[in-house]
Amino acid sequence: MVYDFRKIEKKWRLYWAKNGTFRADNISSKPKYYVLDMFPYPSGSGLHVGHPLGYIASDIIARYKRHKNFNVLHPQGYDSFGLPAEQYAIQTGQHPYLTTQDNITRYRDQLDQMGFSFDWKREVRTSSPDFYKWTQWIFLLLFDHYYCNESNKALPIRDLILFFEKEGNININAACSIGTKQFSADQWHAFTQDEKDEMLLNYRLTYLSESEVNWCSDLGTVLANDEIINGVSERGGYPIMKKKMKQWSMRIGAYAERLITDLDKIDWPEPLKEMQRNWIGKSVGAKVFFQIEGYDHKIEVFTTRPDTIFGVTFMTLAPELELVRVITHPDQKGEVDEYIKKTQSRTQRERLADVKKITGVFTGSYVLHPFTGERIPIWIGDYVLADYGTGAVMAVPCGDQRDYDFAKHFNIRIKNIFKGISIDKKACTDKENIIIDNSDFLTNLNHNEAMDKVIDALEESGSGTGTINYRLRDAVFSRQRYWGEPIPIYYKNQIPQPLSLQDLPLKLPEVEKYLPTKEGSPPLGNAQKWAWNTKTRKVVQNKKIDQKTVFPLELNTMPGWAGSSWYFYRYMDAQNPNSFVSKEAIDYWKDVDLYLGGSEHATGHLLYSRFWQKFLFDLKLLPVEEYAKKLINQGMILGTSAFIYRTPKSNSYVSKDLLDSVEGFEAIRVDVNLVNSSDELDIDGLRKWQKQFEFADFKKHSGVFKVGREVEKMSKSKYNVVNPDEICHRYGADTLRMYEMFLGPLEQAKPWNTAGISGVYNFLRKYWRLFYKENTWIVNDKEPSKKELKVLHETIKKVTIDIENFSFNTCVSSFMICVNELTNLNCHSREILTQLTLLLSPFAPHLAEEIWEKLGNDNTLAYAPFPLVDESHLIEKIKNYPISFNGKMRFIISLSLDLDEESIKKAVLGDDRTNEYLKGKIPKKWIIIPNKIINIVC
RNA sequence: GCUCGAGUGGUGGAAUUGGUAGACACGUUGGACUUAAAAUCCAAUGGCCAUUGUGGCCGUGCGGGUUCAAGUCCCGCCUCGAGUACCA
Repeated sequence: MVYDFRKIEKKWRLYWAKNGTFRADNISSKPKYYVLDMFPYPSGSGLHVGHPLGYIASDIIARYKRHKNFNVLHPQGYDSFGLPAEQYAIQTGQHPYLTTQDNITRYRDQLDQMGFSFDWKREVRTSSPDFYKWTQWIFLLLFDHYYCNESNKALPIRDLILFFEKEGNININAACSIGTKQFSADQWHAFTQDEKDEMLLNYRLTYLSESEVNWCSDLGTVLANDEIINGVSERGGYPIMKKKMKQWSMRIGAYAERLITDLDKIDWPEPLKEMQRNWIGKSVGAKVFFQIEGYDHKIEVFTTRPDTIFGVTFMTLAPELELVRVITHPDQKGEVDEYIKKTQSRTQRERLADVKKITGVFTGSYVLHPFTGERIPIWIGDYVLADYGTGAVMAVPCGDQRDYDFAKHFNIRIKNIFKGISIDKKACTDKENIIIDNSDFLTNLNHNEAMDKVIDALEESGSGTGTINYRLRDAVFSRQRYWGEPIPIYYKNQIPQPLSLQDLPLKLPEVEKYLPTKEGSPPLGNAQKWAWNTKTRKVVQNKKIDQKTVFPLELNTMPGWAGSSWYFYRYMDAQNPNSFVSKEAIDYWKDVDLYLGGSEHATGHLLYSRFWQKFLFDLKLLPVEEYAKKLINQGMILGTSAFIYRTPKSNSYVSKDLLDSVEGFEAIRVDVNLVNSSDELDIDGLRKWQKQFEFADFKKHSGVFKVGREVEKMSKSKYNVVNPDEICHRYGADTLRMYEMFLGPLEQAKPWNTAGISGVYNFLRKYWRLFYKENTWIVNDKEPSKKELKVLHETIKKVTIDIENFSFNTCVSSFMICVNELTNLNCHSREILTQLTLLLSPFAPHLAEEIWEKLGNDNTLAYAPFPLVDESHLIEKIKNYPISFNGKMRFIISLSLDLDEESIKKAVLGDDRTNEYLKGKIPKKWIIIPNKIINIVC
């Protein structure tokens, strides 16, 4: 009998589906284990071989944990709102719902094919109203809360109102928007309702504000900072401009400190945590106020170096700042206006590109130094960013290189405040080895002393305070798109008003066109029915707005990260119509034990979801402050693109080995599926593939035409996509699963290379031959020999440790060694093979189930106990050794199963590694530490 | 520029965390079986030298150091990759 993987895999796929083998229960006496994958966006091109890498790894863990008697939650779903489906809709008119539906069907087929043990009863889709109802609900909760810096958590807005009624906002310590005006209790009472609502927006955790946003005109929408790479959009690479727009934002900045400190509580990859820390960008320093000469106004700056305050020789403001227009001296107005105009018209990319070019202009006004009273000129310059700190800096050219360059360029005075340090060539940015000079009461102090003293002095004189600043900016939450969650808000007198839970879900309206309206409103502006009747609490026709009861609804939708910020809780109770997740479900499952996904989400999804988690935790809706205890980043699988080389101005191509003979050749990408594993091109296939090659001329070398190779990201446009369906068809899912694990360490990025797959395939067939010779079942009931047991138990030990450490590539090697050795020993013992099958089942589940059944078991092997190595006799042996430690020599002996005291001594004496130094110095007393391997220290 | 991470055969990668470097697999070469091919099995496979025989020397990006012992630890370089970028 041959290993017929097609038959076997089909059989078990059906069996698992029919019997609901992997359904998880919310009530169980077993300990729980929650293994989560980052859910995919179902794109039109289907899965490629890179996608399943993480799913295979998590599936191995899920199956392993089931063997270890855990109640395992291992769900899957779809992040199904998104740009591509919408752009397809714009081009073809097909509703994004249908596109998404088709893609999901395709994804599901592909996922099923690979034998994942998902509990599909718990599937979620972010674009389903049953799901986004709760996304909208969380939005409303955010709208209804503010962040109290005193108790360090989110509190209801009604508490804030009570506070305002008593004392106004002067003494409140809460997160609020920059520039929020102060008012007293009396003033609060005098406000109209609209004015109150408007004021409250400055405090709500999600708020509407006019702010500078990243506008991408090619995509027709705004983008968040993490959606921009190198000044262009992550999707499509289009230019980004700064633009003022009224937008919803999330006050994630309120949680900055907790997002940093709680990183210490979770077992996530250190590089990823570091990325989050950098992104949040905490810096400690001081706020300083500078009085503007001739105005009743102060400029507030943030600085990390208040100790250098006596070195200030000018101020620089960001050109975007409102204040600039106010304080500009009439004489300078023309120049300033022109400069502002120039900076506004530049895209972010252009601005980044000429970072080195120093530009700026003098405003003609001055501030007064808080300690010396000196007149300090105010400049504007675009090296100062409007949205970091206060958009203004106190320039200390002797202590900051950019200030130094600016001063040199415009010939501004540079004052040296560092003792014995020359600043002729460049600024001194060192903090450790300096003594302050020329600085009044700070003279002769070092950095730390000066910091403390100057902050005290600033606070005493009322011209500043010690403070902490974060780079993290509030996240823009509006998107001018159709295919996203509608924001559950309507407008009364242009003031946003929330819907309530009973009104949800606010379903997406039908539109005729998916483009913005003629007036430039987002696509939802095309909807006929899209206004809110506050009496009936229903969506009604836009057209007949009765000013008293019918109000326009919000036209923006939520960004892609909204649904993905909490989806992992919905899996716990996916079909609950009454709550986002029931109390029972959440009390049982609590949090994610293992989360697997790519590190590209470090500053997006993985930060936003932590923010929402903390918010919902503050509201006591969730039991833990961090949702994922452990996270692993699987590395990307890269494609190996193939190139052919065209001789200039011709339709003639040369084989790669002839490349030296061609000058100025042009490399052209061809489909990797037309190239075999020895890099030889299928020329006939190529002629059929694209018209341009139909009559082309191909110069071979020694009878073959070879292509060039290059490793790149796998993508459709690079023609380097390898589809898992074909691999499954040729070798089977079990081979694919094992091969992807065998390819290298999980976390590492690695190029896909089909060449090695036969090794894994041969292994599975070799394994099969332990059970069958020709057509005969050859398993016997003989007592296993010591040697056979040793091989098995060594493998059990190795594989168990490796699975626990997510080192799956070495697991596969261990299996190969084991099977080779059992083959050499001619072992067909039922006992040995039963255990080996269990060991193998997380990796090659279909094959393992088939063998399990053939071995005479009635039930699925999915829940059978994982084999253990019995080490108790070793521990006994070890106990008999006298224990002591003296000296630093150390020997390591791999303890085989039947090693006795004599053998250990012999091993130490006979070890070649014990060189002359040790001969004759055998320790009198030994300490033996039972570990993976036994260390003998003497 | 800053912050991480990585450099091991022809290739992907092992190495019990300081203890025989190159496991396992691919590829290559030779052999067996076959009319032949495929499949399968066996053997060799880091480099250099020596082979009548045991063998010897070098070798984990480069240069130093610690140690009886270094791919692994320390110092200084080089190269590549990732993230971030006028953050005051």
